[in-house]
Amino acid sequence: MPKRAAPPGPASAPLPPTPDLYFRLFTEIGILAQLSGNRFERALPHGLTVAQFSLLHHCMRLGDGWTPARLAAAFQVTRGTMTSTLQKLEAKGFIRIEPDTEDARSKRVFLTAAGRSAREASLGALMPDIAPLPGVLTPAEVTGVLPALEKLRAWLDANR
Amino acid sequence: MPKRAAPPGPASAPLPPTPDLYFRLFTEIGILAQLSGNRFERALPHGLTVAQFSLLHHCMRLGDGWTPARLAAAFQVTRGTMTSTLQKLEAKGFIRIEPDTEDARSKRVFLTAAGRSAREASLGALMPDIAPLPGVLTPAEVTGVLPALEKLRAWLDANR
DNA sequence: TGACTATAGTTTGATATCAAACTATAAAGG
DNA sequence: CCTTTATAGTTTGATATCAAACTATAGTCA
Repeated sequence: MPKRAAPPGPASAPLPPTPDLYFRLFTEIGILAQLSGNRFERALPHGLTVAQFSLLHHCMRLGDGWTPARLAAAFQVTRGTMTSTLQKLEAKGFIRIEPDTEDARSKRVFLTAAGRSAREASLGALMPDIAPLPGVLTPAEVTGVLPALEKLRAWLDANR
Repeated sequence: MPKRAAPPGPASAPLPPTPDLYFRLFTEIGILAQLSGNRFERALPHGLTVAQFSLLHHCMRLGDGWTPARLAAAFQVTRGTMTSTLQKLEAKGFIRIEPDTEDARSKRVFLTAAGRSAREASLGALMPDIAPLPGVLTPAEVTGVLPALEKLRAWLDANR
């Protein structure tokens, strides 16, 4: 019985193919999140984190005036985390937080002029990182991949 | 000119389609990493983190005896982070770290018997989370998506 | 052999995130 | 109404990660 190079595990169930496939998917996703987040954070101005930039970007694309709770749901973070992110952005003068006149429990988040230009500046700063990407992964490949990721995300969100 | 629902930005450059496509990709990846990591960490036994489990899993699949530096490169984390992960695993008795006889700067990481069974237990604990996934994203869809993600990861890794 | 230079690993300080406990307001039901 | 339950937001304590500074050993080349 030739041995060697076989992983040590005696009863190391070879692991049915499918689970391992999904492990690989999540491993890849985890590493990508780390690498990309890191890279973007190095490029972003004003010491913005990816979470902070994403919030500014979101408010520009979809309009502001959202409640913190709704923002937390949109970004899939806890409310505590959103509280912290909003506090940082408010301290930098990029958002304004007002009480909700209709529901005293709630608040409303608005971009300031400084916040809008910080987003513009961020987009510019990220361009050098984004520009080479179509040469790595074509837009067609991205659109080919996105629906699957979105489907998975939606399910993970709905079933947690 | 019917307006409305247009985001406030006056000079809000509509943003060429491609950058936004890549932003969406990374946003999706970031949220997926957060959601899945969180979910797995709740299921894992022995207070294992995803990083710790991944290391055990890696040593089983690809064999142990790797140096910390090579492990850090494989998982794309800093050496400091790997030092911390290894210390946690060693404290739990799941790995053993020996000096490298050939290079006094290096160490070698080996699984212990407890480490092997912790991995087995982890796989079992993760099954309930993995099992429903083929119903959400078929294995074919996963294999369809993986190469693109791997390509992107490899590029981000090589160009950082 | 001796002086750079590169690599392995650790430590330190900062920060983003989470879970859980807490306060305050709203909504629903008897 | 009053009580109960649900929701909005904050705070606290823990932890995983990063960047940067540091120590120690290897390799190179003059």
